Amino acid sequence: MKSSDKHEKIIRAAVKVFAKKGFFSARISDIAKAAKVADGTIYLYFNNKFDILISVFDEEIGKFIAQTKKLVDQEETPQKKIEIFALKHLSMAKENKSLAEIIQMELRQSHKLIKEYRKTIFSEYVDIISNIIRQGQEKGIFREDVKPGIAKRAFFGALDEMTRLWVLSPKPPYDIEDTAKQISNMFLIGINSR
Amino acid sequence: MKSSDKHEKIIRAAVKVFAKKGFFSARISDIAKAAKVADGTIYLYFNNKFDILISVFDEEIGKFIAQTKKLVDQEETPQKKIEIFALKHLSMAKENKSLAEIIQMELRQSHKLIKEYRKTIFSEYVDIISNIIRQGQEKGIFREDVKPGIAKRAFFGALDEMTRLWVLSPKPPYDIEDTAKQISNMFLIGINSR
DNA sequence: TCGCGCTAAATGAATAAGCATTCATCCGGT
DNA sequence: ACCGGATGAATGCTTATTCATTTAGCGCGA
Repeated sequence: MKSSDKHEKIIRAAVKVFAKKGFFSARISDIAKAAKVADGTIYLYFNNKFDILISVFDEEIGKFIAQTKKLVDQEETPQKKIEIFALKHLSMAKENKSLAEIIQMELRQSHKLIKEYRKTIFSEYVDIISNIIRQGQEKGIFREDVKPGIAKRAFFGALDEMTRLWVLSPKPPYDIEDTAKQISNMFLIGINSR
Repeated sequence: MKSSDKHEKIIRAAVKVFAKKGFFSARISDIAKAAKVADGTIYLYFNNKFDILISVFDEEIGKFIAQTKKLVDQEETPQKKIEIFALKHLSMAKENKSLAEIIQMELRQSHKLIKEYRKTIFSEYVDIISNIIRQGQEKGIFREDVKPGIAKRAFFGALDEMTRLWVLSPKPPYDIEDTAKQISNMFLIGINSR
């Protein structure tokens, strides 16, 4: 059995277990069982329980942010960029529910280390939005009196809240495309310069 | 010492300790020390650790929602109602940072009971918004194609995200009134019917 | 006014259970 | 035969909860 296999297997098992039980209630033995390895094996690949959580964030969220940036860059107008951002955000939550659940729940713990981590990773993501807004303002498309620092959070918060709804419900109550469009529309009209 | 005193004292101590350490890392002995009572005394007033958390939610959040409803009812126009809602939401977070922190962090755990509780309590709060939106639509002030169920979450999410920023930072980086106005403005323009 | 039970409230040391982590041992491939 | 990876039972620490004991307030009789 190649070692890279195990690392991957454990991460994947951890995502499921953390999503289901939450970080604190999750047992190392649960993760081991889900990954079909011995409890001790986990400590060959991770330093401790916390390290597993951080690895989940690093590896999985990192990928997602990179993908989002790339997609946004491919669009021409700020409006389109905003729309694609919303769509990508909501699609991700739908397609990767366990991960979305962990981001929703575990990344918001009061734990010192998580707090620091969250600041960094959320900033990077949310700044994609403020950059779009600034571009739009330079082109005269968005109002000048809108503060990108507030607007980025309003938009992200709106999407994040929709995600929370899905994470808590058994079934998505709204259509992804439709919701993405509604929210980005509302936002775009709200910051439009005309 | 009257017993009602102790209940209150323990709740207040718990708010502080939970905010600082998080529910799982908080020790009963921490709360006892902060409340200046013996560990065992806590069990005269609460069934278990979890019960303390639930009591914090019930007693503190309940008050807040009632206040918000009252304030909103006093306003005449849907626009003013939206504005006052935003202001009240953000003010509360600023004035009661520990409680805001607990709502932000602990009310979003993966724990079964908390999940259920959250659904109920968030719904009650967020439905204040959708009611305002429906009123506005009936009066022709807000666009008909806006879905109250989505819009309420977008607006709440925006406010919630601003709160998260404050909870994570040592100092409020923006002025409360200004932020409330920016966000409600953006939202009101976004759903305006003209 | 004093002191003597009586009761409810408070205490905190002891208990007992839970669980992350370790490590002596065991493969399986070369 | 050797060795790096894998195992999982044993360890030891952490902490919620309990409960035998103490304390404080109060009424009442002398």
